[in-house]
Amino acid sequence: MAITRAISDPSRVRILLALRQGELCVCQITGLFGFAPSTVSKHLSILHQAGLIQSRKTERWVYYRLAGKSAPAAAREAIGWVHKSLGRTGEAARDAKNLKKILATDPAEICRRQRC
Amino acid sequence: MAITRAISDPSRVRILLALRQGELCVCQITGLFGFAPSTVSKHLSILHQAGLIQSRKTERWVYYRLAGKSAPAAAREAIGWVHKSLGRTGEAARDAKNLKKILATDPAEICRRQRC
DNA sequence: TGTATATTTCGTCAAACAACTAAATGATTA
DNA sequence: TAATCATTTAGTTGTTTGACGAAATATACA
Repeated sequence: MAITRAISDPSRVRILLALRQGELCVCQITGLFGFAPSTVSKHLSILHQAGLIQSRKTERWVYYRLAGKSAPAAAREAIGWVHKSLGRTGEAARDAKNLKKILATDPAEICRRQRC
Repeated sequence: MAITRAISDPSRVRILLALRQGELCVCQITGLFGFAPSTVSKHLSILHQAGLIQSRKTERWVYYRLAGKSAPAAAREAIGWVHKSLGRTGEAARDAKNLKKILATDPAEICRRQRC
């Protein structure tokens, strides 16, 4: 049930879709959505608790990525369903486009820009 | 997103699991859960709007069943995930056990008993 | 036709939730 | 050591949600 609750929020689904491109740090997701860092952090915490994403801390940044082979089948299959069934919307395409711009920028500059 | 919202509530998941046994009328589900009929009706409405269940009206009763072949793939796959990933809990087993008793009783008597 | 009966709709209330700001934490750099 | 930076935690606020009871709808029966 932690999984169903986690994917019931549109912003968290957007995060799961964005992470298809690879791992992202908190400030990159913040830059993508325009939410406050604390809001993004909370969403990531819920996704993490549901076993849908994993994290890696390096230098100043925490990177989040989709749960891999080590994750329970229920989580992996939920991720697959989200990508397949919710990944073709206009919003997803728009996010992917904006994400490209963000990925072309150094994370440090993104953080400086949003003063996070 | 209607699907993710629909399966984010534990009671609605319980309904989807109960419907594995076959179609059920509103008063049978009401008897299984102990909720007010209006509460069950609302849950069924949300599941129906998400395309996860279908309904059939006959005589005085409305029977609900899991969405079949005609339903969109996203809905059918969500149902499959729910059954596979959430159908093995103790609560699901308890519900299935209680449901057997309810199925052994005439729907009319169930309704009379709960004055619905 | 009138009266049950089964379900749905409406209105209300308390609990849960997502967003924010501000403060705390933890790690790096001067 | 002090300062800065990225993230998290705490606390607040407005909105959504799930529960109920009462009224409305629709169907069957007397």
